[in-house]
Amino acid sequence: MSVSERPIVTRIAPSPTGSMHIGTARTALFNWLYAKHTGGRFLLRIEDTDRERSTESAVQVILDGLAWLGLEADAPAVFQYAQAERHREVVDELLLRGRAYRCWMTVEELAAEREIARAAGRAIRSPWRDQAAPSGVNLPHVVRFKGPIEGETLVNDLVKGPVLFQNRDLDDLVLLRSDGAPTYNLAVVVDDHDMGITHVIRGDDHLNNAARQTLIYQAMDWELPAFGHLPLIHGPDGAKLSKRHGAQAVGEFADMGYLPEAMRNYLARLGWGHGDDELFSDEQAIAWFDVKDVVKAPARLDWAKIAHVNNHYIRLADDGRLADLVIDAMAREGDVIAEGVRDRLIAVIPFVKEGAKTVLELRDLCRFAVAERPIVLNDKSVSLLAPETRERLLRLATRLADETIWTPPSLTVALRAFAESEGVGMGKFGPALRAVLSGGLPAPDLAGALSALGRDESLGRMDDALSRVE
RNA sequence: GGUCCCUUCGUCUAUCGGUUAGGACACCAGAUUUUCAAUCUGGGAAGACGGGUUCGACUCCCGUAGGGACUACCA
Repeated sequence: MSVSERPIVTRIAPSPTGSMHIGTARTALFNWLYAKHTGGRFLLRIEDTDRERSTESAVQVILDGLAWLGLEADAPAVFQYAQAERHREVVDELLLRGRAYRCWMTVEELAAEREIARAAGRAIRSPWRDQAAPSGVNLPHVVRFKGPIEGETLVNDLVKGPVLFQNRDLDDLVLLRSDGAPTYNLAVVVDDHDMGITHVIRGDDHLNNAARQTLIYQAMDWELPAFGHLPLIHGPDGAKLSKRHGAQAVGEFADMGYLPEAMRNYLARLGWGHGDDELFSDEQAIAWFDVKDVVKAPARLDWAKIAHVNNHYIRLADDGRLADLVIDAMAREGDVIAEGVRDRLIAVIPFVKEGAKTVLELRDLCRFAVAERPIVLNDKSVSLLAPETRERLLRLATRLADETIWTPPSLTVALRAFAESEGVGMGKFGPALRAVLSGGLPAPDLAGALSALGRDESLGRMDDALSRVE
């Protein structure tokens, strides 16, 4: 079966570096969406051929990141390092076919050649390309691919369109290092072929590699996968996304209180669009997504927009789930989570979630409700309690104690009725009521705050602040 | 330096030869008001530049400028 007839298989192939870049996350998302869209499979391969950098915990970071994003692979991860034998086999085959050669250039010779080549504006060449082995068989050497020096290579990119390369510009890349370890460009080709990948969808930074990799496929007489190179994600200032732009690892987004479904939606809109649709479900994204529609230009991360999208999903999220996330955030800061906090959170979250752009903000908006009696009033709150106002709040407390229904609408009515009976506007006691209820912390509108706190807690807080003799 | 990619409001995008160039976020103004928000109404805001092709270009071609990637015995 040819690639176009086989069921589609995509993959994400991150290298374990200790964190998972947000760009990797988006690449994973696009591969996942495309696989789902076509009813194909989405695979994961850990590119751990660099033994120096790869650690078990770095691998775990990737697994955790993907799991958090909800982009789990359809099969267990393939570890590239474990395929090293297979990679060497392919190199032997290439050697046999005369499509690779051993190169004994020293580091110094290579550096000199690099300089000459750069000055001449051409790719570096090895003198061993067409030379017999030197005497003394055990000299250290690498194995290079023997690329054609004439002709051209076409990469028919799914997002960029046809991209033509002159073979003379492509250097003879190293396949096997002098210690016998396979290199990236060889390993990807072999692994993608062995894993049956039909669509290689990855970052823009690999577009140039695609030409060289194409040559390897051809040398092995393997069928070429389709390539799709996604433009990179840049920081808000247009420069390559880096630490100074704030978060760049998916774990950081999680800690900052972004919801995974919000990240999927936002990331999908970064470099891809479907008409005027902005907020959509996974099902819709899967139904609509196609690599062909990916935008060619790099996109910038926009914190304000992520916040907006996140707020949308916070509004939609289940209150119990949000309460747990808030508790996690509090615990991370070392707060002791008292008995009953989860219940209080669930009571207050419906009243504050609309204003929260992140779980961290939601946590701050919940603080007033979680505070233990007697709550401490900040200076500004204290200054709101003039004697006359205290008298009025006392009368209000009595009035509220008689309320049989404790819901926002009924409380609103009660508050208005009280203002009327006092012959004043809400401004005469509203701020003060808020002060004794929240101590000065942000809180929802009064009826909401009273309702969220509940009758006993509300009346108790009023009593705490008003019965105090001064 | 060489090779390759990219270029519509501040940002993400729609448009796929004929539109008052649309939407979203952000921004500004107003309304509301019991803090902060939220909400409602209204508003400003774009085809990098220069040449072509065409009856007609944001849309096609060439060039310039700017941005980016690659140019490793990293991935």
